[in-house]
Amino acid sequence: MDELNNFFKALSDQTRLRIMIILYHHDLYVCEIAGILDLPQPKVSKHLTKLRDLGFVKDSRREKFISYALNLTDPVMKKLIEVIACNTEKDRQIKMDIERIKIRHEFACCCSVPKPD
Amino acid sequence: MDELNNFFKALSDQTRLRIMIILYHHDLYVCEIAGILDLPQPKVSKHLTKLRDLGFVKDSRREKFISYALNLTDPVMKKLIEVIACNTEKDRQIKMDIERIKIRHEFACCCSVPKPD
DNA sequence: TACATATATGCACATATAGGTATATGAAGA
DNA sequence: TCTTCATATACCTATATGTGCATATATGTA
Repeated sequence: MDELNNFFKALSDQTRLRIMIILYHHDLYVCEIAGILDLPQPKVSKHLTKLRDLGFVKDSRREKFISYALNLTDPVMKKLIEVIACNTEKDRQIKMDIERIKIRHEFACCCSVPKPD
Repeated sequence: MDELNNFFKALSDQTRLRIMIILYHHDLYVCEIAGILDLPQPKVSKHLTKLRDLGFVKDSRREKFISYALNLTDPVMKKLIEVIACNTEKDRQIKMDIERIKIRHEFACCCSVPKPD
């Protein structure tokens, strides 16, 4: 139950919920996440650290950048995220976040992230 | 997003998670909940109040007793609870809670709850 | 080496939250 | 009305959590 509880703790913060949802759709660099969510980098970084410590995301360095991705091994949590991330019609904020993923190079203008494929 | 966030906040506490799961399976009186979870009544009561204030459960009096039931109108949250409550094989505690629902009159021995049908 | 950029961390603060114990409230029955 | 029982609440304490700002770390480049 602890793990399930940690999962809900993770999602009980707006910033982390938004992060988890956009990472469900696409792996992203820290500066892209900060740009998409329009939040200060230290804030995003701290929440990413928390999510990583809890084991729900994983990071990997690519030169200067660090890419984050979902890391859900438990099938129940996978299913939960799927339900959450695929039912976002009602939420403007989340909808916008997801739309911004496609044009993320525009929002990551503060850093020199290479354009996506 | 606020509502979704509140939902996860609600589930981010072990006691509330256990309450939500057993209420998914069956409406219950406060004293039955306290008995099944083996927790002090004020603790259970406080969490029920919180869940009620957030709109995730509703209460109704029946003579001396107050019965609590899930009150999830949002289909996404309904689906989430379903996924959670129906995938509890791995968790001993939750499994036991659910088993105890059937024999709840044994655990609600502190109060004079009428035996279930 | 020196500098720029991307990311992480430390510190200080405010706030929220859970828990225990005692007590209050409210309904039912004698 | 007095008592009993079910439930809720108040008070206190300890702890956790999020945030902003400043700064440290780490990588790449001139």
